[in-house]
Amino acid sequence: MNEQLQPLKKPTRNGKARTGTQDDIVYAHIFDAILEQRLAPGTKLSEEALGEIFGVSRTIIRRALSRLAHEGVVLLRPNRGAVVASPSVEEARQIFFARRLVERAITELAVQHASAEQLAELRQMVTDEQDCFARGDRGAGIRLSGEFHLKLAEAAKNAPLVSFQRSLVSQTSLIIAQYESGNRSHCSFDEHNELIDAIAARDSAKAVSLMMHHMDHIDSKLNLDEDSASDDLHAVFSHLVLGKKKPRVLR
Amino acid sequence: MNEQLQPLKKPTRNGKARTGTQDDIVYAHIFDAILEQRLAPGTKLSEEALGEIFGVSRTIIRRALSRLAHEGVVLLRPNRGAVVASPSVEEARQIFFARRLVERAITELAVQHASAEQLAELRQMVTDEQDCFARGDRGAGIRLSGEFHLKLAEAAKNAPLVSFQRSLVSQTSLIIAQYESGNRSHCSFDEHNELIDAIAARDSAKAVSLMMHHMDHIDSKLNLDEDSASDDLHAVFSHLVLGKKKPRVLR
DNA sequence: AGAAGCATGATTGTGCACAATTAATTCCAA
DNA sequence: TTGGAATTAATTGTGCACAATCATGCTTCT
Repeated sequence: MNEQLQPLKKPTRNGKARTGTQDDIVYAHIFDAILEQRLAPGTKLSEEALGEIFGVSRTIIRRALSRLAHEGVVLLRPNRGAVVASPSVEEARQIFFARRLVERAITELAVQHASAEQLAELRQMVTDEQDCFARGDRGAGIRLSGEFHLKLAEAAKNAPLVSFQRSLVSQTSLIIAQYESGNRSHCSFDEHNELIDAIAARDSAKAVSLMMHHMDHIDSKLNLDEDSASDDLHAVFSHLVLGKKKPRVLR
Repeated sequence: MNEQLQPLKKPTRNGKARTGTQDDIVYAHIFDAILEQRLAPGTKLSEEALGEIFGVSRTIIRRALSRLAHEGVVLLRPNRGAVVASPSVEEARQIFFARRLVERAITELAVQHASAEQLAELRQMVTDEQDCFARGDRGAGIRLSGEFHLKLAEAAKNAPLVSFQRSLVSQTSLIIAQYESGNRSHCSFDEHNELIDAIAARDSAKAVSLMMHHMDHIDSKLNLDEDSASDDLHAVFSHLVLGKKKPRVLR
């Protein structure tokens, strides 16, 4: 026990330090751990254990988990604790539908409102992402790929959409972690770069088209087509005929 | 002190009782109070005072406020307490933009997925809303009008969109409460009824068209054109020249 | 008189202890 | 041996007390 050597180190995240309250630090740590797949879907998140790890009381942990639950990356079961969310195929479909909707709007807005500085930041993020995949840090790559889309949302200058996009991107990362088929190259960097070019050229139609194709590529890499390797026991045992008992819906 | 006579009465909301945990009860009470304008924008929400009113400890109040802050109806200032949110004109514009986007998608999905039962519930809500306005309960009318749109989102069968819509509807109600111009009839019931008809007829184009016109009507009733009676002190005192001191940004 | 600094009061942030609920184990009976 | 029920252990839910922070009003100095 007492595993923390330094009282609390905030995630540096490429130098961009975060706000200092304890809640946010714990939140960011767990958030990153989930998105980088250091915490697998379904993992139980014990309040006491997390409290010892981070050196804070359960109060802080509880608030962080509450925030994560609001964003959909953590499932908070009353009286039964928190687990890392494991979206079902149907949930994944709904998330992707919402995401196409939001990404289309964000792209159009970004074409109108993105500043030169923001475009430069976006380009930097693409190279960072590229570096991560190049040196084999797949988890950080997935996370940075998501942060690219979040940064784009900020360039759209619409606070509610940014908030929604944050939730959608987080859950998308979870889905990618859970359902990716064998082949790698999750977000092709070229697609991100082309997208920035179109936005910088203020070519709305082209930018939206690129974004939609980008979305197509993302979920074409997943095998959501029916019941892939899901945690749904019905899918796993669907070839069996168990008997007279009416199948019970789990989860 | 000790104002609560019964330990905790959950908001009945037309018989549809809610889940029983204390958090949700307090949350729902404050939520309704804000949406019904019993709590004006800018009102300070003291944790201790609310705790005494509801007969629970600050822990519960704090969690409820945290949820409300996530939805954007409460502003949580670190070390300075919570206040009822008072959206600026710019924030209102962003919310309305996002809402048009979501309502369009929801309408299309509802045309595809709404069940007969759900349509019946929607019709019931319209009559309830009508009754509220008829008997002069304007606050409850605004709230029910919002719940109609939320119910429609549920008929669309897309969980992320429902969650986002909940946040948008709440904030829209706040905006209506804050920026409505003199004339009444906030959501014309006929528009809601026509919308249900189009959805029941599975006429997607007509339903979307009606919904967009409905959105137009809602914010045409507001005077967001420039800095109406906002709480922005800069707007209020913008005609004054105070002196040599550089104006400081408030809020 | 005006402004800066200090002190005080009030309010929020955090940790801890106890209560309540749930899951697992064990024991008993058929 | 198996099914069920009661006990037990572990984990979460809640309230409370103390610490930290911020706002306000007062004093004091220029």
